Amino acid sequence: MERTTRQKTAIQAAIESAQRPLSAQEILEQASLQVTQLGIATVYRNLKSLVLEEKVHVVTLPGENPRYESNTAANHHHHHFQCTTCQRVFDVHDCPGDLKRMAPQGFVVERHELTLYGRCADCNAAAGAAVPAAVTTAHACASGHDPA
Amino acid sequence: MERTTRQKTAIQAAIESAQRPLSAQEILEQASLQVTQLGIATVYRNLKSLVLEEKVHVVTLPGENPRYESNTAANHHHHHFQCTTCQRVFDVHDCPGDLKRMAPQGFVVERHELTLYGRCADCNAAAGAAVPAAVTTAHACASGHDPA
DNA sequence: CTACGTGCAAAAAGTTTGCAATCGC
DNA sequence: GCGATTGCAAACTTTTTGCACGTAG
Repeated sequence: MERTTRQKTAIQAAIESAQRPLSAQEILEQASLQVTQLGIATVYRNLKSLVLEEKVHVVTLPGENPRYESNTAANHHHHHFQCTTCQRVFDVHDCPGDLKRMAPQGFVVERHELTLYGRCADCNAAAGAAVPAAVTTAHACASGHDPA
Repeated sequence: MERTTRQKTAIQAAIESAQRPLSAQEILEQASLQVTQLGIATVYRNLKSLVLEEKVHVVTLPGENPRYESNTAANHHHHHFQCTTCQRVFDVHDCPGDLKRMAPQGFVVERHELTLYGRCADCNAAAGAAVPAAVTTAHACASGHDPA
C-alpha cells in the first residue's frame, strides 16, 4: 500500500535538504530537478501522506500559504520568526515554555504555536543601525502589536 | 474620500456585534440582513479598508480561513486558544511577554502571535462523554471567562 | 498482474479585479 | 454633478479531484 516512487522520494528529499520551510510550489520546483514532468497534484498528494505519516510538519503562518518542513531534521519543539521586511521564515529553537497557566480556568493546554515578527539580522543591518539596543531587552507586550 | 455607505455600516456593525471572530462569508450573511443584494466583493473591499483603518483585526489560525474581529471591542493585545475537540476559538487575555530574547542574534522582535491548543472547559468536562454537537464548524469566541 | 500512484485537466474554494451603474457628499 | 463605492461576473490563486495510463511490488 505504501509504495516507493521516484516522485515521493524526490519530494521528501527536497523537503529534507531544505534549510527552511518550503511552499508547495518551491517543493515542486526543487523536486522537478529530479523528476521531470512532476505534477503539482502529486506534490500535494504526497505532502498529505507525509504529514499523515508525521515525516513532515506544516508551518502555517498568518496570511501565508502553508510551508512544509522535515520532521526528522527539526524533531524538537521550535517556533518561527518571520521577517517583516524580506518575508523569510526562520526557525527559532527557543520556547517561552510554561504557557499552561495562560489558559482560562478549566482549559487544558496541550500544545502551542508561536510566531515572532520583526527584522532579521540581514534586513536589520541593511536598514542602517536605526534600532537602539534598549529595544531588544524591552518587554514584549509593552508595545503591543505594531504592524510593520 | 471616506464615504459612509449602508454597506460599510452594516459590515462594521456585523463585526462589532459578534461575540467571536467572523469569516467573510459569515459577515456577508449577517450584513445581508441589513443590506440585501450585498456582494461578497464589497465585503472584502470593506474588510481591507477596516483593517487598514485598524478598526478590525484579522485572526488567522493555521489551516483556517481568515476571521475578522472588532478592534475596539478587543483593543488590547491578546492571543487565541483553539479547542482540539470542538474547534471553537477563545480569546486569551494573557501573554507570556518577554519574547524578545528568543530571537537569534541580530534579530529584532516587533510583535508576536501565539495560539494555544488543547481542551476547552466544556470539552474537558465532557471528556469521555458526548461533545456538544452543534459546534463542529462553528467557532465561538468566548468572552465570559476570566484569563489566568 | 493488480491496483496504487501519477499526470493532466477540470473543478472547488477563497479572494481580487474590471467595468458600468449607483449614490454619498 | 463628480467621483468614490457598489454589484456582478470574470479572473486569479491555491488546493483538490476525476480519469486514463504507468509502474512498483
